Formats: sequence, C-alpha cells, structure tokens
Amino acid sequence: MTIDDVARRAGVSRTSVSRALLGQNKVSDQTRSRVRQAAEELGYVPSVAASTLASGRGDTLGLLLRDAANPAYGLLFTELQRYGREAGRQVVSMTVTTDEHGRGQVAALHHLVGLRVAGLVVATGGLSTEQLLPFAGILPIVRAGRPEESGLLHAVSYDERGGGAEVARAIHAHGHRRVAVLVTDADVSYPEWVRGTAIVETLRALGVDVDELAVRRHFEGATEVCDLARQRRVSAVACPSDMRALQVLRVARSQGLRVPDDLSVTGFDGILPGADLIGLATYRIPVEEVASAAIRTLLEVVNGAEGVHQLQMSGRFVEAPSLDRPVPAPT
Amino acid sequence: MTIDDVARRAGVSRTSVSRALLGQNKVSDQTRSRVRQAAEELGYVPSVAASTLASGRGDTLGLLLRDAANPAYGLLFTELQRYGREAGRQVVSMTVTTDEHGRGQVAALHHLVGLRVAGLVVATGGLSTEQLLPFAGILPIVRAGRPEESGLLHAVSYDERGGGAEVARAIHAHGHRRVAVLVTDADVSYPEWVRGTAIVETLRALGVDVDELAVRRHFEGATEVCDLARQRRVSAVACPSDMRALQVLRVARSQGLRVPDDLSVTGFDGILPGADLIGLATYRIPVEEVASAAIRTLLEVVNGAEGVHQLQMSGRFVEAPSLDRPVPAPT
DNA sequence: CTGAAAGCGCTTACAG
DNA sequence: CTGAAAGCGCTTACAG
Repeated sequence: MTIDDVARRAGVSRTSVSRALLGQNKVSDQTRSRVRQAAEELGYVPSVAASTLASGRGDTLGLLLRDAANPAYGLLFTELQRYGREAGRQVVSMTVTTDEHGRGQVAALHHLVGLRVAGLVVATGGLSTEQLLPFAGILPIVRAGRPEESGLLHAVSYDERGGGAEVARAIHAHGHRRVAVLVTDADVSYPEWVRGTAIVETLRALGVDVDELAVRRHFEGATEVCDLARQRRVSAVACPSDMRALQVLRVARSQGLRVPDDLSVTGFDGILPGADLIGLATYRIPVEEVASAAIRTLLEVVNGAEGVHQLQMSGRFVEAPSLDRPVPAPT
Repeated sequence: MTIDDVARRAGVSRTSVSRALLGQNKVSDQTRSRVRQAAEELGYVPSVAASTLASGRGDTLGLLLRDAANPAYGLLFTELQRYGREAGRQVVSMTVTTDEHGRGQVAALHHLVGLRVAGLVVATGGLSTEQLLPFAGILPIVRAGRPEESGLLHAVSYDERGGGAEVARAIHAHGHRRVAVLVTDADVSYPEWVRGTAIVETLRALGVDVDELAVRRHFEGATEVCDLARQRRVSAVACPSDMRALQVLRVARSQGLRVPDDLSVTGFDGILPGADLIGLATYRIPVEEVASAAIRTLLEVVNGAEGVHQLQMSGRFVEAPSLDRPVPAPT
C-alpha cells in the first residue's frame, strides 16, 4: 500500500497525490477530492520514513524523558506533549528508567536523533552536557527541568535554589531552630542536590542549627530523623522531595511520633495527588510553566532564533499541617 | 553527514559501512574497526528513516498512551517501556490527553503507523475497536489495560469485574448493609464503568442495599455521598478510582464527617504513592503484569504467532483504615 | 570479504 | 494545474 496505489485508484500521478495529501494548494479541487477519497477507501497511511527522507526534514518533535512513574515527570511529560500538540506538532517520546545508566540513555538519544526529529526536549538529568553537545550541532535541543550551567545549551528549568531558600524561610518562620535536612549527592539526583544545598545554606544564614543527613535511596534517612526527633535534637526535617517526605511520615507514624508536634516535615515537588489529604507542606514546582516554556523555546530555535536561551521558573511554597508548629510569641 | 561520509573516511564502500554498523558478520575485523572509528570520529548517527525505508521493516515498538499524569497510566507507560527495552527493542510513544476526543487520537495512531513500527501497544480507551481494526491488518496491535470484547484484537487487560466483585465482598464482610456506589457511563471511563457495575451487582447479590450515584468528572458525587452518610442512609461508599475516593475523603473531612466511623470509603487502582498514609482501602491493579504480558504478546505476534491472544490479570484488595468498621459479632 | 547497483516510498524542482 | 524524473540515505540481493 503505497502512494502509487492511491495514484492509480484516483487516476492521477503520484505527484498529485502527494500534493493533495500535503494540503498544498497547487491542486484542483477535483483532484484533491478524488485523491482523498481514494486514500480513504484504501486506508492509506503515508510512510513517515519516506516522507522525512524525501523532504529532508521531520516536523515531529522529540522528547527524552525520565521515568514517568514519578508523578512529577509524568505531569511534565503530559504537559510537554500537550503544548507540542497545541503548536501543531506531533510529539514522540522515549523514556529511560533511572537504572539504565549511560548506555540506554545514549541509545535512546541516538534513536531520536536518527528519527530526524525537528527538535528535541531532553527532560532527564542522566545525560551530561558533554553527551548532548555533539548532537546540538545536528538539531535544536532544549533541556527541561534542569539548568545548563555550561551556558552552551538551551535550558528551561525550575528555580530549585530559590525554592530551597523559600522552604528554609518557611521552616524558620514557623519557629524551628534545630532542623534536620536530607541531602543527596548531585549524581543521585541533581535537583534534590540543589534543593538540599540551598535549604541548608539558607537555614544556616538564618541562624538555624542544621543536621545534614546524607541519603541516596528514597527510603534512607527516615529512621535517623525520627531518632533525632525523639531525642529532641531537631524539631523539623526538610526533605528534598515529596517521596522522601512520605517515607519520613511513614516511619514517624509507625514509631508513634506525632507530626507536626514532635516533628515538622516539609517536602518538595507538590505534584502528588492527595498530598493535601496527607497534609504535607511542600514546594510546588511549576511543571506547566516549564513545559510550556520548553516547547516555546524549542520552536523558536527550530524556526531559526539566535543565541542560547536559558530560563528559570519559580513555584511557591504550600503551607500545610505537617509544618504547623506555632511561631513562638515574641516576649 | 551520511553513510557516504563515513565510507570515504574509512576508505571502504557504503555497503561495508552498512554491514559493519549493523553488526553483520560478513565484514573483516579490520574493516569493522576502521568503520567504527570513522563513524565515531564523525559523530555519525544513521537515519532511522532511511534505514526503515530500505530494509522494509522497523524494529521499533510503538506505544499509544493515555495521559501519563494519571499515576496508573504513568506506571503502565514506564513498565511497558522497560519490558520493551528488556526485549532489546527501542520503544517510541505518543500520548493523547483525554480532552482530545477522536481527532488527536487518530492522528497519533496514524503517525505511529506511518513510522512503520514493528508493532503497537494501544493503552488508551479513546480508540474504538472499529478505529483500530483497519490498522490491525497492517501491523500487530495489542490493546493494553482494556479488554477487547470483539474478540478481533489482541488484548491484555485488568480483571475489572473480578476486582469490583472483590471490593464488594470486602465491604460486605466489614458489615456494611447500606452502601453508596459511584458509577460512571462507559464513555466517561470504560474501566470505571465495569468496576462500578460489578460492585453494584455483587453487593446486591449479597443482599446489600445499594445507592447508585451517576457521576462524570472526578469531583462529582462526593457531596451527595457525604449527605447520605450524615443522614445515616449509607455507612460506606465504593469509588471506581482512587482519585474519586480522594475527593470523597476531602469533602468528608471538610464537613467534619469521620472516616471510617461515619463513612467507610474504598477506592480502586492502588497506584498512588502515599495512599498508605491516607489509609485508603483500595484494589491494587496489576500494572506490572499487564505491561509485561502486553509486550510479550506483542513480540509473539510480531514473530508470527497465530490466533488472537486475550489475557486478563487479577490484582488484590488492600485492606486499610478507611474500611475499618468492625464486622458485627455473630449472635 | 567486498562493492556497484537497484530499490524502498516519498517530495520537489522543472518543464509543460 | 499536472506529471516525469531525480534524489533523499540507507539495505540487500547479486556478482565477483
């Protein structure tokens, strides 16, 4: 089933079929309608491969994503698709689970580049600037959800530092003076690393006593934090993601520790459906804005805009019962 | 940057480059290594379009998905990708948000078919059997997450009926005799419709008094249910999804209704991170099993298996405090 | 083991 | 407005 079958059935040339189906206006109405009907009757689906090859350019946008099982990435994914579609582009995606270090990520990147997409949004921290750079010459690439400190690639990211500082100020404003902070390495999760670091720095600048706990897997550190709370060594804990905060809440509950009376808890992300029911105070990251700006930036670059585009979007802190310890009255 | 550039640099023919890069063993080791080096130095990425066209077959698997912002679909997406990758296939996906009725879904389907993928997993209820059927002749299609009653398409689905019955039995076992059930139309959400219907039927068969509440949007019905509870007309409500259950919990809380004392609540899905903290009793659908079986089925069909494959996977009910009303002691 | 050549299914100057 | 022909970047018989 090729374009020639349609041409034969419509009684016109292959050229006319192509033009009619592409919606070009160099075809008579009669030809157009005959072609459409023939294509319809035959159930003809043009080969994107052949079309891309012949025209020399794809009009599809590519998306490279991190594991969508994480609600924050799932939402980012959906929003990127939505904005791409709104701009009249088809969007194809590939996901890389976090455990496939390096190899899988690069393979997926290659595949997307091989597909000759018009442009690419990369929403996984798993690929370094160095790994991306060689491809940036071939096609427009915008990194989403993580800043590009190199200044060499377009990037639309969350203001993780600002968010971390805001979380710290909220904790301080609620009267906490001894606080535990879960901190990851940059290679575990770049955003969590920035958040944790910013929280620690800001708290210290505010004169708060900080206990840094180095963690990796999402369930680590919760027990230690609860121990500290029971010993009254800290009255609050700041977690660099909601998932980690949930784990703290779980352990606290299982140990009979009251939240926020014995231990206040803050998270980071704010995407989890039902977080309001849990009463988790958190920082809501602006996923929709990042997705929208990433697509907008990509399209500008695809359409020939100059220079390197870098944007950061801010979210907002969400107060909730898990951080409800009253501010001590001034004496 | 084409295969000819690599050939020139390696000092061999285009044919040899192709063979070397495809990993065929009709090439000398010397040629192979020279080609690899040349390709590496040049940063050559083969055109998937050209390759697909020339070889006549793609080896990529396609995925058509519903909105990944829903955790259940997000997880399904991730797992499908994972199993596909484990089988050595690249997997490309397209998402359709629920609001794009018809047009967007079909456009995405066309694009994926146009990409000439080797096979396709369709994980959205938005496309009817009739819309899918014409393409099933062109390439293998497996529907995931929803049964194909037509018996014409391969399908791997959740046993929604069995799950609904299990929820109903649990509610009955906890002593409830007057129960509200939120029920949707099939066109709002097919799975929710099956679940709701099964819950109602099973409860009635058990002699339970059922109040059916027709709902559409996810926030509908919660207020009505709470009113019924306050009037002691029902002691429990069964929701066909966790999202709906969360909304009931929200309204109940805002009205000062105690859960489960005044109103027991059950959900359906069991995917939500943190649902354990909310204490929601629910039915955990077997997402991982469905994803695994869908990919397995697709690969079998791609490899020439005969017949129509249809599978259903069962999950399990998860007891939790939201359904903790004690069973009345036998007298 | 190697390469010249045909061909995959389209698009697009070009000539009419 | 229409069509014959060249060409996009690969793969794969075929002949050597």
